[in-house]
Amino acid sequence: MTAAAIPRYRQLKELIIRRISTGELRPRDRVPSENELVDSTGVSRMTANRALRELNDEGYVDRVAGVGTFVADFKAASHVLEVRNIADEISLRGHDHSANILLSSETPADAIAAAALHVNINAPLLRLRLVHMESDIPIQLEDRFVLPEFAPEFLQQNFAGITPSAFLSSVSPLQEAEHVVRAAMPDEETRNSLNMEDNEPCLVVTRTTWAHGQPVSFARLYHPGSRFELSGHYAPPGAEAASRRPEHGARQNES
Amino acid sequence: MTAAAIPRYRQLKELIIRRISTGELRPRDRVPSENELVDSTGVSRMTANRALRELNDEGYVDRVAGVGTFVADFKAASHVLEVRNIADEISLRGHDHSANILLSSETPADAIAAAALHVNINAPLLRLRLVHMESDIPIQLEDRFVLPEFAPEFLQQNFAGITPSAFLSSVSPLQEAEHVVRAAMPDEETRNSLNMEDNEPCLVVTRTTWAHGQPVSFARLYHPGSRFELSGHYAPPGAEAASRRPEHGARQNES
DNA sequence: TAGTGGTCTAGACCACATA
DNA sequence: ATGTGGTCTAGACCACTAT
Repeated sequence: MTAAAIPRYRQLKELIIRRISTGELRPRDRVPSENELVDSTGVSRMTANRALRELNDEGYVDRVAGVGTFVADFKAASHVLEVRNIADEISLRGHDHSANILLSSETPADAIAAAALHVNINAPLLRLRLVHMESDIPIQLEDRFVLPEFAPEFLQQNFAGITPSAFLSSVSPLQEAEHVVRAAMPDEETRNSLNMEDNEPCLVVTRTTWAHGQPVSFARLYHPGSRFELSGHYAPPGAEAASRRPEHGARQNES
Repeated sequence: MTAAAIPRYRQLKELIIRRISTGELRPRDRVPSENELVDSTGVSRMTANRALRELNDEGYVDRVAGVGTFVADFKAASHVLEVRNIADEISLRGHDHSANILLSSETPADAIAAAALHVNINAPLLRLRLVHMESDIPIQLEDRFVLPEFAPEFLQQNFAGITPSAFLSSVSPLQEAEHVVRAAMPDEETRNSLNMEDNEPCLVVTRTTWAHGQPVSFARLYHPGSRFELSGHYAPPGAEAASRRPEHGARQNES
């Protein structure tokens, strides 16, 4: 009521986001309608509408006129986070994903990981190195560091069934991501792991993901230059119509 | 009035966007206030508010409570378009930009450019090759094709003062962009033009830009792997607060 | 003091889906 | 027929900024 506090539409949004992230509302579940929110929380319909409309704009829910509002499913959610799951990308292309774990241990932070995760050098981190295969062809070497406090059970997961990124998302919604893309020659170990030609460069993505306003994971992702590319598409929010191009061949989306 | 038509808040948005793109409203100019829109167009204040609020969310304008609404300046506008101008990036880093033109001519479309621009192979295109220098160090080789109908006077520009991308934006606002990023070894000409080491890979960005719902320009951008990287940051629309990291060293932003 | 954006209300009409 | 989202109105109170 008093305008000094957090606006009511914002409180509504956070309430619903909380219900989603705790799992109380699952993908494709129905979210309370505007009228139900009016009745249950006492706000006016315009306020309920704004909350749900913004959640829709932000990708958390899908609204269908005449039907209802529903929690966005996993694909849409990963779009919101802009952290694509390589297993999903591969299956979108109709191929099989598998993973070879190279290393799984607690290791001291190196200088770069320490800086990215805001911890001291040599602070203990959970480290996982694995190769993602697309129909048995290696496509990504993932070298990941995770803050132990964030996901103590990280290394105990069976990463044949879930990617590290997907597991971390399940622990807590990842709120922010920063990535850097560059081209570099691989060292010999990386080249061998990815079954690359001599003189073939890597597309290297380093990504830091945030949860609870803190960096919780840092990953270096190495991809064979001849078998991998990133693509992104931008259209201004207003212009929905124009050009809908189909997804292309063997590439990983990014945006 | 009749709800079958385009919503009034949307008409208002398009009206203001048109005033901006025609130059009638320039960056930092004051945009009509909510009350002025109420008086001049007859909508209610909530409707005017929604139009201006969405324009703010989309980056077209900046709103300051108690002060007014203003056209976003160039930096924000280029963010909206997600087509960064390398000259601006370089000057943001406090360095000087210059350009060496390698080629400027009308040439027949090759297979890739033809596909990207939706024209036949060998259709006449305006082609420009130039090297962008950051403080006299080559940082990008731009190989660009432009649809003659879109900008017949393209090759007559003086690209010492304006980048090709900026010039094209000035011809007509670019509405959409698609880019693909990959790592590849340069051919010898490219390596020499960019003053690269032997065995140094390129970060290659291919970008197609749309205007009027049509692809109008296609560019291949080659960057030395050792001196260039792309970075992107994502935060969900709601979470403004959390982590504002400073801009890093010698890199080109992308998002 | 007057103007601005930020929010909120309690109604209203509409097109559309579902039952 | 009912419920849904989509939009719109004509007021209102607030905090803030500028004069």
